[in-house]
Amino acid sequence: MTSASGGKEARKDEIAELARRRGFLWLAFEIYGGAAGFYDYGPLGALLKRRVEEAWRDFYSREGFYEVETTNIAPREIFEASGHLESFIDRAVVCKHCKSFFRRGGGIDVSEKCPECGGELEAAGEFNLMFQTRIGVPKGEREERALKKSEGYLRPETAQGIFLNFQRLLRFNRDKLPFGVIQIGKAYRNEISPRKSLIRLREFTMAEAEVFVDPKEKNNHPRFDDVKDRKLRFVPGDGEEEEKSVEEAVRSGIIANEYLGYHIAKVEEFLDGIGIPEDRMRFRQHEPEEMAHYARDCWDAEFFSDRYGWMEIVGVADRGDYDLSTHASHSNVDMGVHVQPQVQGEVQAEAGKAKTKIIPHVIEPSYGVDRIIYALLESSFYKEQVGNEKRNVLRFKSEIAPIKAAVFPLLNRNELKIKARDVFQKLRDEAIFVEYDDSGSIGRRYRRQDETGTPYCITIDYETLEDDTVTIRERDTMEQVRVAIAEVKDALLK
RNA sequence: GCGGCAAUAGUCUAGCGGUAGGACAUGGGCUUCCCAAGCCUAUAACCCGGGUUCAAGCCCCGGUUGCCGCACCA
Repeated sequence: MTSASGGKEARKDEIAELARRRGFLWLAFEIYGGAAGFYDYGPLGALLKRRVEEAWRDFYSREGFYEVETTNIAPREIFEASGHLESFIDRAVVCKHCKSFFRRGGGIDVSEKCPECGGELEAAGEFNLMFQTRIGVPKGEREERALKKSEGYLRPETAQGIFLNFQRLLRFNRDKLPFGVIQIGKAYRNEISPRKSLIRLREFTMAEAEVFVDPKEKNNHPRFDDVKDRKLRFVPGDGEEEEKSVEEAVRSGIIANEYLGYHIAKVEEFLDGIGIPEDRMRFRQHEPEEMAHYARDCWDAEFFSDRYGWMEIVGVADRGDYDLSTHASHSNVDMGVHVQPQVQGEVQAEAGKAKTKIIPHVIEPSYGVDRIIYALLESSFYKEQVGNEKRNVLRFKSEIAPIKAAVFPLLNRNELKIKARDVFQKLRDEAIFVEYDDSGSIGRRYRRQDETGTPYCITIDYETLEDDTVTIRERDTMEQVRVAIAEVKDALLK
């Protein structure tokens, strides 16, 4: 009865079409012709995204990490310090004649001739990928300095806001390491050619955790034992894909330290928890030249898309002390932390023992929320044959489904409708997100909910009027159980 | 950014230089005791801007968006 979806082409079109039609995802500015790289979330998309973000918050709250919310716009000097002004830039040249592309910095400049055909070169797409804006009205407009001082940029990652507040956050954590801080928010990158629906956006949502740790303690994560035996698929920068336990990966040096290993394992746990299939997930290490300017090591959690192949949905980077050190030197603020000397993880608390001062290292899991939404849509979508009819179904986990349940009167008759409305309102009052529908046949209503991923449908029939029981129909199996109205809530949340 | 292809109701699509048609979906009604059934009915479209022409959804030019390839993805 149940079969996997059709061919790849059919599948991708149907997902985009379903997402549009059912109100998950719409091209932004559509009535004015749209703009590449910008999408709006419709009602169901916004709900789905909210559920994922809430699951993420809960997940990292359990790690003891507090959430902050920092600004989207920052003055120029922040990005001078962070290195984004200098490094977050695309420098390519193209030959006017033969259209060959060359990366600049690889020894090729516009003043030279094309190595392929000797034609004239021109700069192509040479600009910083950050959106520039102006903060306030520059005084003395003519003065270059005033103009430069008023330059601002939209953040290309949420992380900087956390680094800028490091001293405050350290104090908040009573001067102790390690600690983690999380943030969910928009980031902006003026991509040259955004494509692939939610995969490359110009405005997107990131969920990032910055974990600050004493560099000497990176191989001493207090809860490493919780994750050490988990087997993950790793693709090391210089090797073949292999399945290994997290502990093996760290001990054999594939993963540089326990902190990185622990957070890679946590990423897998989160993605698995929201329903990304394990067999479509792997962890791939960046090649040295692929690494961002701030990273000393980086592992991507990749999702296998039928449409696009392997694609990054989360990056876990070891940023070392890059960010705190660079902000320390640019701002002249001390980012050092006094730590007790430790022996094998035990604090030596003897009085008088001199503390040492270190710059913490940062381990950063950085989630692309929109890409995760895409991965969920694609991996949850199934086309099935039921009797002579087809059905589209989004098999979201119940916890992240936009709508929890729908309530139907079996027939379009007053006495059933009244009762169904009662049950519907009762569930709403219990803060469960439910829908009511009495249009068309019962089968049609089931199909509608299947396509929006609603895990449960509650149907009121004549038996309900006699004994206050209803049927609950489960989305994936299409099977029904009869449950007393008083127990519906628990049944939905089980 | 470059090149190729494409763009018609919510969705999928038909269309000849001369009245824009269908299917599904959606709203209303009938029917229906559990999976897109049936009947009646209603709403609803030529991406944007120029040009050619008596007349353009159709031909030409430019733009936008999408798909594919190249490049890019710190």
